[in-house]
Amino acid sequence: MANLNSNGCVDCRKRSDMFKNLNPGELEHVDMCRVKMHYNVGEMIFKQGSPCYDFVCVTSGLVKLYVENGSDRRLIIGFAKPVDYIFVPGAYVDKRHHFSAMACEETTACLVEAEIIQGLIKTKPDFSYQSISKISAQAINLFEQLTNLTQKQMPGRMADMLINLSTKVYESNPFFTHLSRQDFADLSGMTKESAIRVLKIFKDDGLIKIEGDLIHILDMPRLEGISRNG
Amino acid sequence: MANLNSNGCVDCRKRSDMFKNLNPGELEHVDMCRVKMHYNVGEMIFKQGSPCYDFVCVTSGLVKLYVENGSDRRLIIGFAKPVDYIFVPGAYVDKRHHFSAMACEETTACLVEAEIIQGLIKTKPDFSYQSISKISAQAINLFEQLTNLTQKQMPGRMADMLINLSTKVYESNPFFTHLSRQDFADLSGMTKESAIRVLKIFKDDGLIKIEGDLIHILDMPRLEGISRNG
DNA sequence: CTGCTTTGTTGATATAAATCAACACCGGCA
DNA sequence: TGCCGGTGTTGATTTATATCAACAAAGCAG
Repeated sequence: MANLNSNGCVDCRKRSDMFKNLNPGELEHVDMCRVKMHYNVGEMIFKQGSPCYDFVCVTSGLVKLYVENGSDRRLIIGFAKPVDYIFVPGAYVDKRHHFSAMACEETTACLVEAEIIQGLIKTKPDFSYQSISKISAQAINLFEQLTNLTQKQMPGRMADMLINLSTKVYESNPFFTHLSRQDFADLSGMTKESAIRVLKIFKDDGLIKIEGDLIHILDMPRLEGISRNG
Repeated sequence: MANLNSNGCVDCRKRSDMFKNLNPGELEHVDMCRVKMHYNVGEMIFKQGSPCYDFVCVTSGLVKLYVENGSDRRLIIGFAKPVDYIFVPGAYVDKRHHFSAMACEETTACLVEAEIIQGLIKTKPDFSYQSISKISAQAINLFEQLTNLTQKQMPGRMADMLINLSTKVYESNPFFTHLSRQDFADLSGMTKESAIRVLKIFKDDGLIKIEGDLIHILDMPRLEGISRNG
């Protein structure tokens, strides 16, 4: 991994699109305030409610982003994968994290001081326009999640979740995943038991096939139908 | 109303904070591409799925923002009131609206060509930083709505909704509202019948008092407790 | 290897919430 | 005036989903 960015941000082959219009001087500035981190599976990158000092750019692995209630329930609102820069809205509001980030696979990430990024937004119009575009796309995703989770029942929510995993997160079918049944439940707003039951129905109906960590979507059109019709 | 901005944006007393750091020349540019509109109760300002050409700044009245499924259910994701500039994330992604906006009271609004606003974002770092701050606050609201709607049951959702109406939307207690029971239901993710039942329980328990369009919150601490504990 | 913890699975039961149905109330309108 | 469509209200019933309980399977530590 080290050789991929041995010369820092300037030559980093895993650089996020976000930084493509910065000049070498600006990149070096980012580079100087950058810390490279490694996280094991299950390790927390930041926790909801904690102060935010750094912005996180995922360079390898997979990170789940989730909100938690006071109670024991969680809701996964998205994933960050290489090369995603995790947008932290709290940085612009109250300097607190409003969701938690945890590594679901072995993950490496670069941390950059929030001040640096915010400085770029204030001075580089191009950079800030790109930021707004990214945030906008995330907001649209949140709208979709809201309708999905509140206006569909379990099979619809699960179908939608599986389609998203295959097309957006892992971008393959079949796909390998280390997500637990609890994660599946936290993604589709139900209990672990219910998630297992719905998956079983899908398996029995020939919609999907599960072989350990490998999930095949066998009948995408029908799964899309279930997602649409709730 | 007309006298409030007879000289256009430059002297408009209802001007959004967003525009406070623009110089007169820039304001005049905005002014030239501005259309003043009036909407009656129930009239749609824009509809989910339609192309977006203009940005909307509400100068009087109240606007509800909601997402709709293919089915007949809606979910109100927020309100815009004077002087709110409605952020349209689709403008930065696919030039489509991803939620609908409808007047819940007699409403006036200024429409400004999206290009003009996007031009400002590209040229005025200050303006774009403010935009990002606003969008961030909205995103945080969406997170709260997500946990609220998916991890609480009906009394908790309704309590949260009432507190929000009183503290954020109408900013008074008691507050007058022209929202229907269906709107209450669409705000708290339940059916109209369920909304009525929960409100009745709250009334019987002495938490609130409803006199026509006037709603009193009588026991805020207890309502907050219900909101927290689901 | 053995015990132990975590994760996955299944069935029985309880309960939250939607649906269905009926009707009261009100405002506009013929 | 009386009809009529929308809104509000209530009760009975059904259904979706959580909860509870028991156990199997898999990883891990001693």
